[in-house]
Amino acid sequence: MDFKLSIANEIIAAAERALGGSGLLAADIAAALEIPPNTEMGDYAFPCFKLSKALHKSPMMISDALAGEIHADFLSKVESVKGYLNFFIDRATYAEKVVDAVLNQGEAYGSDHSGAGKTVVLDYSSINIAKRFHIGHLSTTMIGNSLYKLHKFFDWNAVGVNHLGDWGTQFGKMIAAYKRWGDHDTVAAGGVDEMVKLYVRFNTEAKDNEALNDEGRAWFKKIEDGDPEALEIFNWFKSVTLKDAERVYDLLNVKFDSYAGESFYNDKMQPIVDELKRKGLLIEDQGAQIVDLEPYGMPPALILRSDGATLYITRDLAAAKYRKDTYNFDKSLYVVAYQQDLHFRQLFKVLELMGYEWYKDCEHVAFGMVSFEGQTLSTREGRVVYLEDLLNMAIRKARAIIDEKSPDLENKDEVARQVGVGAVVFFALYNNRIKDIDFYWDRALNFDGETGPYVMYTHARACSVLRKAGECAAAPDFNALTDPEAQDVVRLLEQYPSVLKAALNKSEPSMITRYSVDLSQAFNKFYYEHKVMVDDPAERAARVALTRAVRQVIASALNLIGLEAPARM
RNA sequence: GCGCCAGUAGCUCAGCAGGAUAGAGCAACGGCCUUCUAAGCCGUGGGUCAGGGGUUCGAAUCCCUUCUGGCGCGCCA
Repeated sequence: MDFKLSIANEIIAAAERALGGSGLLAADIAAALEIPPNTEMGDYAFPCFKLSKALHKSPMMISDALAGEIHADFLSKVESVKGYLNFFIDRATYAEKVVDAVLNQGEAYGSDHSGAGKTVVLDYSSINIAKRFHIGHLSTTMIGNSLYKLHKFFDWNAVGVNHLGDWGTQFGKMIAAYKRWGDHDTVAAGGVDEMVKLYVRFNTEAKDNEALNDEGRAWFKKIEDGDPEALEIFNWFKSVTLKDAERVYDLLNVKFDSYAGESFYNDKMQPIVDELKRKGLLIEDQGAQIVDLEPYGMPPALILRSDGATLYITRDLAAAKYRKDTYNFDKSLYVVAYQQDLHFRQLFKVLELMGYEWYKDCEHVAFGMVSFEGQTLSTREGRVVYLEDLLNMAIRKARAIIDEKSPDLENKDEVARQVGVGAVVFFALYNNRIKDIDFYWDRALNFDGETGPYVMYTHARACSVLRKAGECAAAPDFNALTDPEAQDVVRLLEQYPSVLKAALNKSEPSMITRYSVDLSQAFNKFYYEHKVMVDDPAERAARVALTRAVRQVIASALNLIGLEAPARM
């Protein structure tokens, strides 16, 4: 039952009778309905100010007139207060309709098929070869992962792309360093750390040895030209890096459909350059080939360097076109830090100038910077936190708490992993994505208050109640859910679908994270105030049903932000 | 200099397609486990929503402006 629409219809009918019509459609009125600041003002409110002008009557008069005209079974009361029309839904009906909807729709509750037949491409995580995964990569990875799941939940066909940073002269330098000082077994055993060491040594020694840089450039040229030895080493570096990253992706439970990175577009850029030229967009400036964006208030887009080499935006143009040609997307999201805002505005503008109407379907999902204890991350100065270390630290902490509080738990290691990783991921998805994150160990590893472990704990608590309650034979008496605490829970359950829709439209997973906290708080209050397993079977059945609905929605919300929901912890 | 973004409690932040008395968590202090998981619940204190102007019946929310901070602005990605 859609309460908003039902109320809107009541308002329209009442307006016909009392005022000769409102001139508004039910959908408009439903959209104008609000949730009052507190429950003493009802469950829904209609501000009559909006009708005031059209009807040439004061808001108070309108709401008074309408209030007297509305009588519906599902409403227990309609009040006119200071120009607001306040609707009180019959509490037992409210609880029954909402809880039934949650339990009947099961896992699908909150979703719809609005994405059916549509495709979204998501570019996220996009790690660099020969670098270690650190906390700066957490936002893109988990925001992207969540949006991927969210789109799928709404029946979209989703394509997750890890746009690997696997191109550039640094890889020539790495090969040069490897040929000089490295050996296969050391790198194979040491992984990315060993590759980074080689790279650092190369840069140190190259400072007063220009010949070394030439050597690096030469090796990169070999990669470009498809030299077998160069390619073999390069691809091996790549697979070592991906194997390292795979451990982190496994912990986070993140997957991709494509790893087509920068090198993949190597042979796809010339056609783009030709096309730009053909369309008269490319002009020469200071020796470089650019697209002039001055009329749009932006600096020019550099397509080719003066030495003819391609650039970042050249590759992204090729990638955008490839993705359109390959997946025929309806939406293309780039989950990339806000520093690259200008780059994406330029990219989308050039696509528009090329005549691709689908530039409108491209969106930069920007997120804030990560700093570490007040300072920017710096590998060189040791101000860096590797994601794997952070996750393992969180898992160890979770394990210690389990040992203390639940010594009899069977799968301690599994739950420690779920809770520890969950705490970190939840922390990353807790605020609006545009907010900068200043990383402090104690905050990221906090398990109290508005945190992942708190929500997971609430879920486990609900599971525990349900285990003890067993099956309820009796039909639930929803009059048992008319108290304020249960009603708050019901109201939140009802809001879940609209929260998800907003999160989808705004590409904002934090809305789901916040919601999971709100629902947990409401349920914990309910849990404290009311015993679920009371003697009366019908009353008990109602509270069990509510608990079951809460458990299900928390699990659903956690899943959509990429967390698991252990049944015990 | 130009552009993008942000500024709400001591700290971290919700709320911002305008709506009724601006909400959480953390930190501090004080309560609640012989009842379903105390990783929990309850209570206390804490605010010029950066400043100013405007639009509106109504502004933390929209517009203008100033200030503060972050990021970006041709041959890196």
